[in-house]
Amino acid sequence: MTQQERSMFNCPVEATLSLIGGKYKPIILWHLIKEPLHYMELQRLIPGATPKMLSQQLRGLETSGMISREVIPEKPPRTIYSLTEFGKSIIPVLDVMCTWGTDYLNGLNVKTPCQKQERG
Amino acid sequence: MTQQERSMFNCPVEATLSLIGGKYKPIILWHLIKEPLHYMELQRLIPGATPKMLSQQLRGLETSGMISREVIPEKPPRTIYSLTEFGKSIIPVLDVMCTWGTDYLNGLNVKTPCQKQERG
DNA sequence: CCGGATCCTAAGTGATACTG
DNA sequence: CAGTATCACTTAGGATCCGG
Repeated sequence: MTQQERSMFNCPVEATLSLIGGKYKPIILWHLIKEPLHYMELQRLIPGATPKMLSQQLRGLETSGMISREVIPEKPPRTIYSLTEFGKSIIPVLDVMCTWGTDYLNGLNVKTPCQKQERG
Repeated sequence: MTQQERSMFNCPVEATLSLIGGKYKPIILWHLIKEPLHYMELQRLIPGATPKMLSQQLRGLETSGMISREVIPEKPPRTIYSLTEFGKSIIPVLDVMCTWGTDYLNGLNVKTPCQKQERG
């Protein structure tokens, strides 16, 4: 069983990475810190992600309990994503990784769409 | 060119993940925090990694400047790996990730070979 | 002892088109 | 609007053998 192997982490760091290691997971969580967002809003905020990838990553985050998904039954239907309490608990981790990554990228003189200051 | 795309991070967090995201990279760094180690010692500390994987991950860490590699010209030859200053700079990041991951795994009642207390 | 070379599988990712 | 289906591609990761 592959699930067994996924539980065989060498260290807790790997467990953390298994939850936020996806291609767009950090940036999704990052955007949701400030406020809950609709699928379309996330799509607009993360242009590089195709609908499939966005859904996939959102589904993964939902499965791991980091975000919640609420469907608003209206026309047209909309879905809103927000951080759970568990999801909020990982903010400090993202924060530290973002700070370190920013310093690292500054050293390389590289910019990214989402920088630290966006958190406010 | 793929290298271009790899520089197109959505956020600094991804940049951080690109350096420590490998399968055995966190655990390698973790072990090197306390002291420089020989290849064989790392091999013993990380039984799950095959020689190829260990070399591969070490090479990756060396390329990104996080560890340094020194060959001791003796019979039999030995190689010693140690953290660079740059590598040491990421310790706090690993520390936070480890702490969070430990709490997470405790909630799941799961253990890993390398826990927080091993850092001393 | 250290690790490169080769081959292979599985997972992650991407593009496009399509549906409720 | 909010996804799903399908196919193709890339990469990470693993097994095994071989060389310095």
